[in-house]
Amino acid sequence: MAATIKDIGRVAGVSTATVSRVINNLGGYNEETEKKVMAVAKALGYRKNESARSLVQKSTNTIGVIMPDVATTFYGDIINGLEDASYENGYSVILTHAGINGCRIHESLNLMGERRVDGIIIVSVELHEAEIEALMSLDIPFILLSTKTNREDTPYIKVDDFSAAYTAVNYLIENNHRVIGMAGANPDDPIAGTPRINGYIQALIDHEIKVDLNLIKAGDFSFESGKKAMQEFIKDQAPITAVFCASDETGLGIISICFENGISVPNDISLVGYDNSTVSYMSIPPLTTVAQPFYKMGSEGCLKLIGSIQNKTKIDSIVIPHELVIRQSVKKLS
Amino acid sequence: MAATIKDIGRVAGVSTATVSRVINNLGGYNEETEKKVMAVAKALGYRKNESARSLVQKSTNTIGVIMPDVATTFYGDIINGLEDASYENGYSVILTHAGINGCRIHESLNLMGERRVDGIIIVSVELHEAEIEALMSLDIPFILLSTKTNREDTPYIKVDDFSAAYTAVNYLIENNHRVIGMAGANPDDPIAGTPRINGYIQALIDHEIKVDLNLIKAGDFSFESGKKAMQEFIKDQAPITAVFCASDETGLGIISICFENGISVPNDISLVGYDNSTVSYMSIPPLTTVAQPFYKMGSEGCLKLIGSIQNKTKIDSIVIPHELVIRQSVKKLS
DNA sequence: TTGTATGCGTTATCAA
DNA sequence: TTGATAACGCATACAA
Repeated sequence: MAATIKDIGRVAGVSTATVSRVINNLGGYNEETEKKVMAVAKALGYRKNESARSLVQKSTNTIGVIMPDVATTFYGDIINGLEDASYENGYSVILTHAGINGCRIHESLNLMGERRVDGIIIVSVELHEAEIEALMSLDIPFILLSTKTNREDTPYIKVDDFSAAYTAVNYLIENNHRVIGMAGANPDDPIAGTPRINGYIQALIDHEIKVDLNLIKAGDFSFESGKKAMQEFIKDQAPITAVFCASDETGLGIISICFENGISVPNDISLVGYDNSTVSYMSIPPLTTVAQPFYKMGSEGCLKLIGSIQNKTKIDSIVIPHELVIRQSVKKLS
Repeated sequence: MAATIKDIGRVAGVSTATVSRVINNLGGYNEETEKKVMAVAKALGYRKNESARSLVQKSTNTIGVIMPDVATTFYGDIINGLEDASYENGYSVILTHAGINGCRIHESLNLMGERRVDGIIIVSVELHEAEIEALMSLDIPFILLSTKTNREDTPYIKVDDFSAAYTAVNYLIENNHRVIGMAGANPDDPIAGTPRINGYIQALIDHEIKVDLNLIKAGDFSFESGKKAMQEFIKDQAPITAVFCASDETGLGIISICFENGISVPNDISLVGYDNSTVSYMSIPPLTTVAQPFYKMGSEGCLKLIGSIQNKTKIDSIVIPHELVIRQSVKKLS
């Protein structure tokens, strides 16, 4: 039932070409016809049909976003950032989950292809070779956010997890901590797991502190991981004075167990978290943590992608700086 | 460069009509041609063009979601739920922010109209008359999630905030609390503010407890609101034994100030939160709180919408049950 | 400044 | 079982 430019043309007594020109204000018509066309368009409640426009222009003004199943709760600010940036540039965002462990990623990519999105953003999903091939074969500009691959030709924006972890542990060492545990990282996760563990280890090595593998408690970045890690530390009677946590939630888990056992943070044990998530400033004490600029990652990534779409340029990967947000969970040892 | 059904037809030596039939497996062709067509399609790397399909079918298999600027961080699970449900039913999700205070909502609605989405989901945005009109005039099925209007013809799914608040306060009363404060609700928010305040008041009245307006500390559901409220309670020397918090974050704010002042939760003061957000179980003590089934709201709402799209039926509003999640922030008084 | 005509990639109707 | 062909709503090259 919706009115088309044909309808407008008929009523206004002009051709569809003229209507199209006016609607898109391309100029080249006198004021009178413009007014008439606009008036009729309004009267008829005209709304342009993006599908038709996309078909002829071969561009959908749409950006496809693929994110892991937990992204909205966890990386929400990335979504916010990229949605804002795309909105401001006249792009719409179409969103799909990659499913648990990326099991839906092929379907997602396929969908993006059929929808002819102008660009693709992949958030925090680990891509294997087959998936990279599928992505590249779409021949659509793309960028990875908070993840990367081992190939050179897949542009990304992310924090350097290794050096962020290094910074965090280094800060603990600067505060004279010498027996430092690590908790919550998943050693099977090549994106967020091993680099953080390695950063932790490297910081110790660089300060000639012996690395004790018993002090590394693996996990899955969760609150529960933190609880479990701390319980083990206690059981082990580990002589730690500080723990580097692979996520803020893990840090909160540790705090929780400490509280139960009358261990004071930071007096008895110091903590550095990772993410600067909303929970980090609500804990007791507020958590010193590594900040990843999620919102900026989203907006910047989106902007880069749009630039690449419009200028057909290649996107350079960038390592976005992390920041140590100092709150009150680390005590300076004398 | 992408191959079209025409290309396939040419190469395979059949008409576009046949190609289309095979691609959509509509039947009515012999196995041989099917094989040939499929082979050529694969060889050419054919991907169907959704824009073209949408144009002729007058349906985009797309659901538009409009959410407030904080939705992804706060109502993330709603997004998860509706994305899952739409995916399973072959719909894509297109996402936009309504902007701060819904300032972008008209543009968002316009966008949904131009994109010819098959249905619209509006999450937690307060709609005024003009916006309702704009929404209705699109003539696209829609549903509101975690919000409602004062009109009958705008279907929604939400928790009954009044009765949820009532439940929370009632629980405190059952535990023999008699001087109960309230914190964090915005009295200007007709969706999440006043109903919770009114539920609080009603629960008191029903138990013949005097309502003291000084015990109601307004706010904006934030952590800061909680801190401020508690600071005021302390300054007022309010004889409260419990506080009903309009959000979990507000509850955490209160805990934080209590801790600073050596006030024990729940020994000195009991707390009930609202939302059952991830922070609620990470606090010390874990927060007793009112749970809103966000994921289910998203999936259920999406399902209802899809049903309405496909069967052209009207959607019934439903009040989804809330639940009191009992943890450890309430002490039973003797 | 305006109009005519064509094509974008599909689906769908009709006829063969 | 297949093919020709007309839409779908729009943008645009070309002509007037």
